Amino acid sequence: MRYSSRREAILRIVQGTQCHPTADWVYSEARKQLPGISLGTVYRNLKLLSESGQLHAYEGAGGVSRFDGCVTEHYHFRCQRCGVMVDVQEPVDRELDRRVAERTGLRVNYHVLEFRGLCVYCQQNGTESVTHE
Amino acid sequence: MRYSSRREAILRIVQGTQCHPTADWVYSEARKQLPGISLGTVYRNLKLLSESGQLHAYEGAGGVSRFDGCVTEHYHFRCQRCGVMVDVQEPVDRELDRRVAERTGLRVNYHVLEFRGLCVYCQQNGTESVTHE
DNA sequence: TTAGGTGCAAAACCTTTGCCATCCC
DNA sequence: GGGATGGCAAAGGTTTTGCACCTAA
Repeated sequence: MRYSSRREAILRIVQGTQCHPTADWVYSEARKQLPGISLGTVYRNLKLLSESGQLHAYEGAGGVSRFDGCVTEHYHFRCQRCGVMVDVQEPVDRELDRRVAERTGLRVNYHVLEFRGLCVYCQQNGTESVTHE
Repeated sequence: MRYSSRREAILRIVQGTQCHPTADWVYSEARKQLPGISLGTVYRNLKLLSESGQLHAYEGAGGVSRFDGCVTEHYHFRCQRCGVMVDVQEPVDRELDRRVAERTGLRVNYHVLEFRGLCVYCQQNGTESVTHE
C-alpha cells in the first residue's frame, strides 16, 4: 500500500479520538485539515485501513459503521437511546473462543462483545432530545 | 397492536427457521404464501415485531439486519467469509453485566456476543465461491 | 513511467415513508 | 365508522464505484 497524505490524515483522526467516529464525522474532521478531500476518499481509506488491521470497524445501529483506532482487543458499551459507543475495561476472555471452537468445530478467531443499556447522560435525561455525546 | 394476517405470517416465517434471515429472505418466503405482500409491509412488521419483543434484530455486516425468532438470550457465531450466522450453545454470563454496571455507572440491560471466524463449510472450501448456507 | 490514489458524481443498497385504499374490531 | 394496516412507489441515508485526473516511487 503506497503512502498517501489523505490516508495518513484519516488514520490519525481516528486514532486521535475516543469517540468511535462514523465515516461522516471523520469526513468533517478531515476537511478541516484538507478542505478538498472527498467523502469517497474517506470511505475508501477507512475500508483499506480496516482491512489492513490499522483500525477496526463496527457495524452500528441503522447500518452506520463506527471506527476505532485502538486495535487492542476490548469490549464496548453502546447506549440504546443515543447510540454513543464507549470502551469497557473488562478483561477479554480468550478461553471462551477456544472452548466454543473445540465444542463446535467452528474456527473461532475472536469475539465481539457489546454491552447495551443507557449511558450516564441518558439515564438522567431520558425524555429530552438525543443530541449530546 | 391489532391482528393482521401479514404480520402473523411474517412472525411464523422467522420463527420457523434457524437461518437468522434477512428482510429480503423473509420477503421472498412471505410471497410464497401471500403473493401480493409488499416489501414495505415486511419491513414495517419486522420492525414492529422486534419492538414488541416477539423477535430480535441484529445489525449485520454490510448494514443488513438479520432477524431471530428465538428470543431467549443466546450467543452467535458469524462466518467472516460467507456471513452465515448460527447459534452458539454457551451459557450467557449475566454476572458480566452486573459487574460492568457496578464498575462504570452505566445501566447495562444485556450484552451481545458474536464469535467470528470460519464456519465448517468455509474451512473446507476456502477458495471457492461464497454461495452455500 | 506507471500503478495506485483522488475528486466528483452517479449508482447501489437497504430501509423508511407518504398516500390512499383496505381491513380489523 | 374509525383507526390500524397494506400496496406501491418515491425518498432517505449510507456506502460503493466508474472515470478522468493526479501523485508517489
